[in-house]
Amino acid sequence: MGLSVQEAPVSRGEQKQRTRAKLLHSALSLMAAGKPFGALSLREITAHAGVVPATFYRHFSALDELAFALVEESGMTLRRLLRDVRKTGLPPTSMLLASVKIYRQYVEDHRAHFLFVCSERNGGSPPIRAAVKREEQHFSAELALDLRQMGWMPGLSSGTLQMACYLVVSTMMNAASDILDLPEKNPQLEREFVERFVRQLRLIFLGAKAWRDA
Amino acid sequence: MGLSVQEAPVSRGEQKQRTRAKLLHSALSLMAAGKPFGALSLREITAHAGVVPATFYRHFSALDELAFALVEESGMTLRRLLRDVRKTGLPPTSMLLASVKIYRQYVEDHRAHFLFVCSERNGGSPPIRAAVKREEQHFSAELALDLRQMGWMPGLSSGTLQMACYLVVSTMMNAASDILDLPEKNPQLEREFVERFVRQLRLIFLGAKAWRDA
DNA sequence: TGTACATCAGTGAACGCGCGTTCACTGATGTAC
DNA sequence: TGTACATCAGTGAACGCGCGTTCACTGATGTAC
Repeated sequence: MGLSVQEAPVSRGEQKQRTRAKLLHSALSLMAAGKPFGALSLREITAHAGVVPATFYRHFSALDELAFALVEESGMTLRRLLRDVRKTGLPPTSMLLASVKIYRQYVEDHRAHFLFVCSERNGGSPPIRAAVKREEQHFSAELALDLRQMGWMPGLSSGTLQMACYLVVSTMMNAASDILDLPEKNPQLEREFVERFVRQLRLIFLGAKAWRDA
Repeated sequence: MGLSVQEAPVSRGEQKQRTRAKLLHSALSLMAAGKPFGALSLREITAHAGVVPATFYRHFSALDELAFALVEESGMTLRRLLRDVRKTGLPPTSMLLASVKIYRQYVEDHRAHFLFVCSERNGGSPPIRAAVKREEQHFSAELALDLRQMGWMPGLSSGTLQMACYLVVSTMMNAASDILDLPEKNPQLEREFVERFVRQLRLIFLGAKAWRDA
């Protein structure tokens, strides 16, 4: 009829991908409500996605498989962060503060992914935890490569640089966790946490500058 | 009969405390087997403790209450660590390495408590996570006090000292988590992780030495 | 010391419920001719 | 373009199971006299 909206034609593949995305998104939503991933049930996730429980098996063989998919999604989010910071081409002097501001915005824009990573990296079941830590190592190594290419502290050995980057990444994760735990709409408290984060990174960078390899 | 062992008389209070301890210990054991706390069931815990499910309610009103008891136990373990390090009265020069060695031994001797703290501090349900973070803050503040009393870096403002201690504590927790995840009986890998931990702390201390408050 | 009663940690059975998983099915999308 | 058949994402009902919680109970420990 004239008033009916023209529906975009949807291929079977597209439709399947949409349902899969709904399942992933449902798990993240439920976690955002305070449930650890390990406490989510298949039925909860499918109900929230608006499909019948059996549908789950068209996409994943078990809950762990869904978790691995979320690890991958989250890893992509993290790598995009690096790329975004990289392409701003910041001058070294103001790099730290600006990076932290971008990072804070990123954490807020991708709350669900950061929440997932922060909570599973130590709190998940062993295989999930391992997958998250692997992603974290990649991120850390990529950061080290970036800093090296920017000519940052050329005197540091690559082993030391990697160690420092691992420390930076751990600090980033802790900061993300703290920021995510902040009560909403408390800019004062948020500023304090961000300020502490900046100071922690500054301390680390000062340490790196003073470092002398044996 | 002559062969029967003389049983120590056990008061009702003592017996109750023993059962309570068995419940706490069961939860830790099950976590050591790879289950996150959030995935444990009341029935699992009571079965492992060798009591009937209903007994649980003589000691805790819900699983969360048991978790809070574990947070307290773990907090006491952490504070005992500080006391032990403090009373060795180390000279500042060798303090760092020696402290790390004590710490590693501590983590190994109290695997279950560290596993619990590491996994719940970001991965638990919100109230449990909050309780663990509170314990961590206390620990961090106590560490700052200790360092101040030892006359360590008297030039740092107390705000900066607290910030640095928080960073140290986060790094300790991450190190504990990494050490706990190591495959058993791999001294080579373990040495590498401990070495990285020492270097991270050295970097932080170098940064603190170079720090100038604004 | 002995007796009668009170306390209460732990028992065992029962309940209704949500869980993960299975299965034959339906009906829209895709393909062959 | 039209027709007949194949594919397969999503359905809905069913299953047996372990879950948290309740309840009246038992029997050893504790207390009063």
